[in-house]
Amino acid sequence: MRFLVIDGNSIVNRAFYGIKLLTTKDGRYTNAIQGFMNILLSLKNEYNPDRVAVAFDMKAPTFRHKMYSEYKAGRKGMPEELHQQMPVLKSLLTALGYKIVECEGWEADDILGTISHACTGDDKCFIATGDRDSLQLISDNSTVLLATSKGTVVFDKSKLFDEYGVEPYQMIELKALQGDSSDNIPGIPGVGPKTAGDLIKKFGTVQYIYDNIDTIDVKEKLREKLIANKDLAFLSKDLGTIRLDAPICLDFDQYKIDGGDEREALKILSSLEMFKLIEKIRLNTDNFVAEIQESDETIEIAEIDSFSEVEKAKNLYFIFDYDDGEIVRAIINNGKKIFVVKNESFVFASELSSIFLDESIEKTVYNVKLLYEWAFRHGFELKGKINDTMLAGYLLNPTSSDYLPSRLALEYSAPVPKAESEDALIKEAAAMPPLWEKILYNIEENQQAELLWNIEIPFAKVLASMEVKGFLVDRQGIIDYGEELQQKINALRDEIYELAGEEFNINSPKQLGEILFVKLKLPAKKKTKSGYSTSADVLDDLADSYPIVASVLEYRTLAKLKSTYCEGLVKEIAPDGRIRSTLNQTETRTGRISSAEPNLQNIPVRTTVGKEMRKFFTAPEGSKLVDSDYSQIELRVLAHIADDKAMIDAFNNNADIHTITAAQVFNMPVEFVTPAMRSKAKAVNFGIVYGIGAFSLAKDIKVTRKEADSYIKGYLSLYSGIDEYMKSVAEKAKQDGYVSTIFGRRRYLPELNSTNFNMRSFGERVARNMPIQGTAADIIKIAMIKVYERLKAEKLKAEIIMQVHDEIIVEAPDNEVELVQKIVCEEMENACQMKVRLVADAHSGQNWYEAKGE
DNA sequence: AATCTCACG
DNA sequence: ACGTACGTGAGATTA
Repeated sequence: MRFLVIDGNSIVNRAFYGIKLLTTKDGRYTNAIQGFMNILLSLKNEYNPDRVAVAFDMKAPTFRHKMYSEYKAGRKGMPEELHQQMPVLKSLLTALGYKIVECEGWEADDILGTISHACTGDDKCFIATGDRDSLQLISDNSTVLLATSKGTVVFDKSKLFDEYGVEPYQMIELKALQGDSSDNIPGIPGVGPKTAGDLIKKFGTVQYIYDNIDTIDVKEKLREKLIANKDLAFLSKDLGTIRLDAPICLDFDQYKIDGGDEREALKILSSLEMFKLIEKIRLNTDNFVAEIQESDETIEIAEIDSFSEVEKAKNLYFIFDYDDGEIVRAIINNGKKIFVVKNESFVFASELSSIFLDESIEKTVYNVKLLYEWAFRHGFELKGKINDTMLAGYLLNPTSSDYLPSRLALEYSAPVPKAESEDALIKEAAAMPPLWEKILYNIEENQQAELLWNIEIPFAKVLASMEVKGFLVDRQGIIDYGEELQQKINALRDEIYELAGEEFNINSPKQLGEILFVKLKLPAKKKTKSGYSTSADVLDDLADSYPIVASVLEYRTLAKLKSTYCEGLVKEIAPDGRIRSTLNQTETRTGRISSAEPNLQNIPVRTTVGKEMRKFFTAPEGSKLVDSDYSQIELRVLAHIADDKAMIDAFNNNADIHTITAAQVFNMPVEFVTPAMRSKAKAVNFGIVYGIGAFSLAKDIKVTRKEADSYIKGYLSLYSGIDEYMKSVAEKAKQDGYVSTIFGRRRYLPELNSTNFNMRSFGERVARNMPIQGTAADIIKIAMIKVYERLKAEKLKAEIIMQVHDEIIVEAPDNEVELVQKIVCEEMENACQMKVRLVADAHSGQNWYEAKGE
């Protein structure tokens, strides 16, 4: 028999401190659980035990251990972030079929000792711990697997002798003399590892030493110390001794790893968002099959050659297997049977499209954007009611990490029939019908049906058209600009080496910090985990006084332009000269879209050098770019949501909001507002949207905290509706558990119930910000859908090609430019009716730089 | 793979 | 007394 005994407290501590604080998207900590499970699985793999026990301390002291407990009470308690993970870890372990051993009044150590002591004969015991205390438990049957910063060290008798020169039981004797500060074991004052080691190697035990205290051969001084502290030595020995008689179950069959409760384990793991771990466990365990199986029914699977063999139904559910945008396989579930069709026949596309043209069939898919793209490329329409489990899942909870039908089925307890197949996509297809029923119920319950069918699903089509079209760029222009930048970078590099007096890697924050703050002794302001911070806001303050810092900042700017933008973008250009970014619709927690591979939503614009980049984003000959952006959409949304009269009036009178704010906060007529005052007011306006604090505002606009505080106070007394909103929104969110936009998009905020101050504060800021950012995101989506439909209805060739949160970019033939500008502004301004009017400004040009206007 | 820095709204 | 603004994606370095 092979018995793995884990010191739960010790290993979980190692895991917690060894891994940075991870949380789920809704803010529950998971790092200790993650680390613990990884350690457990790798131990299992390596030692292949057939029995496993995980031992934990139980706090309440018994009489027997009173002394010990008093000493241990000196230890620091667990931090809250770890503490909250403990019950989850324990239920996960239980669900996975591992036995947890706890015993009131006994330390985990004692449980390890008792089990290892009970391993006799052919039994092998492996003790996993991070604590060297347990080395005393080593025997012919027991090995200690010691977790250290350098990895696991295997301690058997001979390894122990090599390291300490003593037998396992003598580890206690050592401790009796030298003590152990981490365990609050006193030992004999003035006796350390060296002396203790010598004494024990020579005399064997503490008992022997004191039995012969007058005659043993030691220095007189030491003899005196020993005599004076005899009681301490025996007390220490007692404290350091791990008990072998804890009253725990010693029927080893009880520790066999059983099946546990697979469904419960899956539930816990997926709620912890540990999807990799689910895979890993499936690989590592024979009796654990990560299969969703809540229904006893089995669904039949048929591989067919033609769509004509699909048994039609009112509702069809589709999973598509894409390869580079082309559908290579279609999996269709009609609720009773699953049909699999490979794309091997020339009629595949037309047969599939005819299903989507049939208005009488309701189609449910996963990720409709990809299907729209496929339809665009093949020139087909999608008609009839379309549902998307991914988009619906995102609306129900936008903080999830994925929206696969199988995972959603778990989250919403949909009874999924068993599909006799190893194919992951077939399993996804099997989950869809029961899942959709649950989703539909929840969407209606949450009043999100309009959001789903009138916004997200039509919007997916707009995104698909944008992705297919792409953004034309001037490849050669970018390459030439890159070379120009490189020249300047080289010159700056040499200059920096000169000023530093040596060559180093300027791109390495570590080396740069070393040069600036150690070698050149510049005043360091901020530190990061691993050294000095060299971020721009630190360097900015030093740039005026130190030329090297100014050069570093410029170097950084240019290096970023060159690597991220020149090199990064050139890699992404398709043969037709266009860049096709992926526009993610389910990525952000607020409802915005995100752009990736490449990200076209962060092309430089704020600096003169950076802006140059936009000259390479172009319209083809005979066309122009039309760029229209909302003016102050977030503040307008805020004015509406908070129903703040002063701000609503300001906007409806077409006032410059920052100037008005400055005039009122600084208490003077608009004409006397200086640019400096306006810019401070602007920072306050921004800060308000983000959930502001005086400290951060002060840092941002470089005024004292007190001053910043008075700006905020003045602001909130001026805009009392906003003050009211900011105060009430977090409170309401705490009651409801979520915040929402005016269109019903939600974000759940479990953080609001956190006992951790920082976490809770974060939740409150999010509660204040998400309805604003999210509503603005909803509005531009509506505007884009309307623009898209209108361009189509008016038979224009112009197409939307990009969106940057409050800005829409359209590529339009020259003769359509004027009309398109008008259409885009109109649709943006009329996207929805609020108490505040929306304003959009459009410009056009041959490239993005020109089209931005200004 | 994690960390730091920086580009955008 | 806390630790310090919301939402993203990407490149370079380091471990």
